[in-house]
Amino acid sequence: MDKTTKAAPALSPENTRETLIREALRLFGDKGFDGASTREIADAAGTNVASIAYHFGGKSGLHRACGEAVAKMLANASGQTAAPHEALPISSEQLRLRISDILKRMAAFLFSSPQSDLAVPFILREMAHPGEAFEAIYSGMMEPVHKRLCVLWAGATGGDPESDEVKLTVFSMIGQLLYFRIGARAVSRRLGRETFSEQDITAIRNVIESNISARLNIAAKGDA
Amino acid sequence: MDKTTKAAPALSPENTRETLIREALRLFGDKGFDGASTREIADAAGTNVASIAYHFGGKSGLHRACGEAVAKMLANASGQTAAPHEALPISSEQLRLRISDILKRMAAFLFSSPQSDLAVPFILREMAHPGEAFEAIYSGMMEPVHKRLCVLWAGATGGDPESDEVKLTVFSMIGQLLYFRIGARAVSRRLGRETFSEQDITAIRNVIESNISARLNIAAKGDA
DNA sequence: GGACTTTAATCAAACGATTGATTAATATTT
DNA sequence: AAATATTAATCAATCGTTTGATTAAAGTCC
Repeated sequence: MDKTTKAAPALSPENTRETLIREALRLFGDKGFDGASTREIADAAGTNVASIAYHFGGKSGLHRACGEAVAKMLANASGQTAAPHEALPISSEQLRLRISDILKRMAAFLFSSPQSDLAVPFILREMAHPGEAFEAIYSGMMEPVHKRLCVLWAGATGGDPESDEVKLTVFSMIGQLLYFRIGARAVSRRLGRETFSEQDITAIRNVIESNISARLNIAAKGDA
Repeated sequence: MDKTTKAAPALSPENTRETLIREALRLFGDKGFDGASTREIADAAGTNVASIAYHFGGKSGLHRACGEAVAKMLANASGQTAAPHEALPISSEQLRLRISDILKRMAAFLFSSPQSDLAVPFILREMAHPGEAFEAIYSGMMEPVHKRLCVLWAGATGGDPESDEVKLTVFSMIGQLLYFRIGARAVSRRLGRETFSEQDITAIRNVIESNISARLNIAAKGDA
């Protein structure tokens, strides 16, 4: 509370940019664009208000930079999962494993990555007001991952990867995972905890895994 | 843009309150608490800024009233689904129908009710900052519905209604439904549409229905 | 290599605009 | 007339932005 002196002991000149982005990401995600003031951000970053205008042209420029930073985080997180031109595994069992693997990595990012604590609240705010940031996040991350899952899912069930049914089914699988993050407060409270424990996260993964398996059995049974 | 005269032609005196709440709900949901100014809200409601202080004591009082209004909307929507002391149906098939019925009603509210256009964005903003509004929404609506679904689910699968596994599984079913609303922009865009059509909503319901059926088959098979 | 200039970066201070809140006066209803 | 409701006008505070000064490092010239 009572910081009479500078927060940061000594800031390397080049680090002012990233420190501003990091703190802005946190405060934008926490309070929204209007709720976070430039002075508050600058204080948190241990610098002067004018630095925002100097480095980013203004508050909106800083917000844009935050969007790009988030897009980069997600690209890194999803880049690990996306082998560019992989050959489709033949067996349904292999396809199922690939699908589970992708969702497992998403869960790892969502629940165990410190980056996601900055990225997720920010993205949620952006979803309400789709602007440049949402655009970058959607076309750079969401759509590619979803498309890839559709191919795998259709391969396992025999449907058309670009059919509405496959698209929606894949969304329902991603959606339940994302909801555990979005609605984490409601979920953890219902479980009687303050936050998720490691066991909780494992339990969540198992539930989703079971849902996927159950659905793939039905889908494969119905189609093949 | 250029309203030289009053926006509303003539406002019935008693309606100032509800009009303020309705417009505040819309603007709070759209821009957040800080983003929506009292003057903007008052203009949208066709009244004076001071009316907010007069009727609600201030901006935060208006926000509180919005939370209560949302809680009331949700209570109405869920009240239809909650027969107070229903006897548990015996057969698993009946239980499954009850579960599907509840989720179907939730979907109807989320996608077809004009109220949800006001309520959902507002709630989403509240989820980020759990305050009084979140408290009322959670304990008044979310928890009772979830608890009831847990009883039904456990009845159909033979598990413990208050076990973590059942709780999380029910959350996963609710979550996929909610995500279709929360992430509607991403979903509809992936489908190549501006907004959901009636057919889309039906398709979403079918997907969730299939997920539930698939999971209940597995769960019943594994437990019974 | 020493003296001067340029550039990048940060700062305190101040700008006009807008914020939520308040006031006193007016209008409306009972 | 009294109570309720709405208004225009004003308040201090805070907003994002801009300014001019200051510092230190990099570049330039003789």
